[in-house]
Amino acid sequence: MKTNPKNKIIIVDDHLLFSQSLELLIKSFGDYEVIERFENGKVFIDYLEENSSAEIDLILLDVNMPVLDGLSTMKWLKDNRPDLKVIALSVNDDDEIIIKMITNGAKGYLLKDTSPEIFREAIECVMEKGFYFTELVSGMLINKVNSDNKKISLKEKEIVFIKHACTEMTYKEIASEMCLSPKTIDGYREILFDKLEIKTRIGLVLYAIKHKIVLV
Amino acid sequence: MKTNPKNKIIIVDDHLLFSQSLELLIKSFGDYEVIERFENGKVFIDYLEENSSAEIDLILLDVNMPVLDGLSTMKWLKDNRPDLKVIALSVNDDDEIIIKMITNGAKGYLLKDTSPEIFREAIECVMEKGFYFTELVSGMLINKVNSDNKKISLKEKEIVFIKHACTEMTYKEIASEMCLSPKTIDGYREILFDKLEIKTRIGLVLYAIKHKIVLV
DNA sequence: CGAAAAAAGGGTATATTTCCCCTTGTCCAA
DNA sequence: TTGGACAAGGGGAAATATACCCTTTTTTCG
Repeated sequence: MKTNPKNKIIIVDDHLLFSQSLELLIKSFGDYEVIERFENGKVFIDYLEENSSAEIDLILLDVNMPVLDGLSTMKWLKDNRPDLKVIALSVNDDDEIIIKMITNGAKGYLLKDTSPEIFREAIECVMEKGFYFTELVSGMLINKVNSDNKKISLKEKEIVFIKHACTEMTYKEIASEMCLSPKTIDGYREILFDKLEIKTRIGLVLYAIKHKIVLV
Repeated sequence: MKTNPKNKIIIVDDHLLFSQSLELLIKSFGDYEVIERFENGKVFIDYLEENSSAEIDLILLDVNMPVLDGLSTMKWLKDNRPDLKVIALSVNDDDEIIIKMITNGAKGYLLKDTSPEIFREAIECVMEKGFYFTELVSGMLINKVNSDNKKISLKEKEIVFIKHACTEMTYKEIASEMCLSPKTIDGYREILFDKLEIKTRIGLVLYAIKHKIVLV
């Protein structure tokens, strides 16, 4: 006995002002209702685990969140609830993250400066056709398949080393900090310089910051 | 003959989804109405210049915007329309920018992960008392007046040098790039190491990035 | 099991960075 | 007019970082 034919939407976003406001906007569309709102991926997943049979038509997932971010949440969904449809929302148009969200199953990726009209169109498109990609995203996908053959994978120890390299410690100090011989550190450095196509420790620091291995 | 006693609010934010949604939220409060929305500081200022007698009770100003950002807009308002009340909205809690917004006349500074209840409280507080500061902001103001005695001033050439130092160039290469003797570069470096209390070029790079002398 | 990769470490040589102390000339204010 | 601040440039030495070519041990996997 269905008394409510509206599509059920969940919002996951740490910006409470945005989250609550967006609910009003969605409500104003008429055909949708926001059944839950969560302020990070963790509480959302907790909810899903306790309500595995809840009827959910669409999830609006913010990318930048504390505790458990959009990407991690997306990965969890891919593994545990691939049936759920997700549109990722974000303020940034960083290539990497967009690609990752989509390869992890997001059905759409919208920037927050999207107009409400496009937003509605995207929601409807995902509900009907199963996906919605703007030109920005499509173009990005095409660019990537052409140039993303060589993906750089860093090992755990290399990442630890990089973090230390982004301080004023000398390699010798880093070695003793990591309980390794300076020569081993030397090896890490050489491998990384080669992998990342850089020539100096400065380059390493810039790489680390650009790829958010270290935060400033 | 005032037929509408509601407080008139203007929203300036490039995130259209947020902007339009927020309007609905504010409307739901009952006592307020959003009379205009703008997507950056420039179009907002254009509006003010053409409608100098418009009745405006409160402005909600986003900090991070393209074209003309929140801080620049705030500075313009300080010089041209100090009568207008502004609450700054932002996702980031970067000390510097908060201080600058407030010293340029913002009556409040709210993070976008504020709850709607606090948001409403802030609006009402600004309308009545003229200002609203969260603990975060108050604490920041206090910290600043205590620690901001020694402000570091960098000369133009030093800044140019720092930018070059944030690349994989050697000092020798930087010297020829800047048409100076390597020894002069050596001098800049030593002065900066001293001024910034750092010991290595890595420290210089980290400083530059943290203080946005170079962008990543 | 056995080969191949990966991890850890070594030797040596060169280049770069860091540090300390120095000279010269200019400009400006006491 | 003297003295101080400052910009530009420099010598030389020690510490660090980089490059290249090695060996040994451990892990991984067909």
